[in-house]
Amino acid sequence: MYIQLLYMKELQDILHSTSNLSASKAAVISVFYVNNVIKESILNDLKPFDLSIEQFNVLRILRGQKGKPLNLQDIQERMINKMSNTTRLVDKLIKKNFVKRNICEQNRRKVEIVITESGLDILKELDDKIINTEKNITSQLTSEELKQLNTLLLKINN
Amino acid sequence: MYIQLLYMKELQDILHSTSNLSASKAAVISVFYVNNVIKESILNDLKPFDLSIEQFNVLRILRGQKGKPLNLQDIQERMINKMSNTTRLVDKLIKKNFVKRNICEQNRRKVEIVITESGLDILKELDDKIINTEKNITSQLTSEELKQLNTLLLKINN
DNA sequence: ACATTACATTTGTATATACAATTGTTGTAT
DNA sequence: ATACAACAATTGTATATACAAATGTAATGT
Repeated sequence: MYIQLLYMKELQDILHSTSNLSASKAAVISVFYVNNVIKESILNDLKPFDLSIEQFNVLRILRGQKGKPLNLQDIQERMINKMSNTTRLVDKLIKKNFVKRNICEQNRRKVEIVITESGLDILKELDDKIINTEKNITSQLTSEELKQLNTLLLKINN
Repeated sequence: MYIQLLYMKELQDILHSTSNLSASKAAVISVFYVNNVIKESILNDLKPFDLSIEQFNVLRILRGQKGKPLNLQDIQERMINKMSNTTRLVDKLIKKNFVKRNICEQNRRKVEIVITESGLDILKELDDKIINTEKNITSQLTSEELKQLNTLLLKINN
């Protein structure tokens, strides 16, 4: 765990203070930390498969398409990070044979990306691990608290 | 805003489902998204000053020392990302004259880093902007909800 | 038909990050 | 005193990311 005791103390102080300013600062910092904790554990699951988190996300996005292809723009839009280089990310997935790439005949500017059998297989293998990790991460929360957290995070996104 | 409507719909579906598995998945994904939204806005504040978020954090850590120096290990421990290269990050801050670097006389293996006047000035300039951004990010939440959110995030970190 | 603009992806380049190996310094055991 | 291990920071290298410019394709106006 990379959270430092020193930092935790500061955060708790902020939390117990009455200031609203500090509360938003604490939330921002906490999100950074939690994000990091999550990233570390998921990356750990992905490491044996030589996948980055974004590559994993793109695979899941493509699986969600159930065979329908997506072009690079569509993929980019659905990615968590508005990353600038979907081309190179997809190139890496192609090299690993997890996705296929065709030029769209209707509009030759576009390329169509589809997940392969091998890509689906690797996702299947990963599913259980990831679900387990997600459960572990949130294991400190009751299901009621988890629901609360989701509601609050969703509000921030709107 | 980089959150896609499509994604938001999925998230809400998960949220309204009863499955606990889905709830932890939703939380994990939401944290990623919120983290990204926050990162974007703070990075936007920092851009005019040519600072990355970690560089900004290191400056704040050093300010918190109130003159007492920190060596690279101490800095690394307090950083949000357990980044591997504090040397190079600090080098950049030195180039910008925001921090100073001395070799520790008691233990010549260590280097002592202190924030400069110029570093303090830039932080002062940034303080208001960042506070404002933090308020904006959490503006959808009441102060009660904000407190809840902080409590929940803190639980995950423990 | 031709030029112009918009579109979709790719390529180039600079910077950031992750991880391993190296350098120089200190502490410790014999 | 010497050798060896532990420590703190730096350097090297490969990969990832951010942003800008370039390439190739399609749509539009005259």
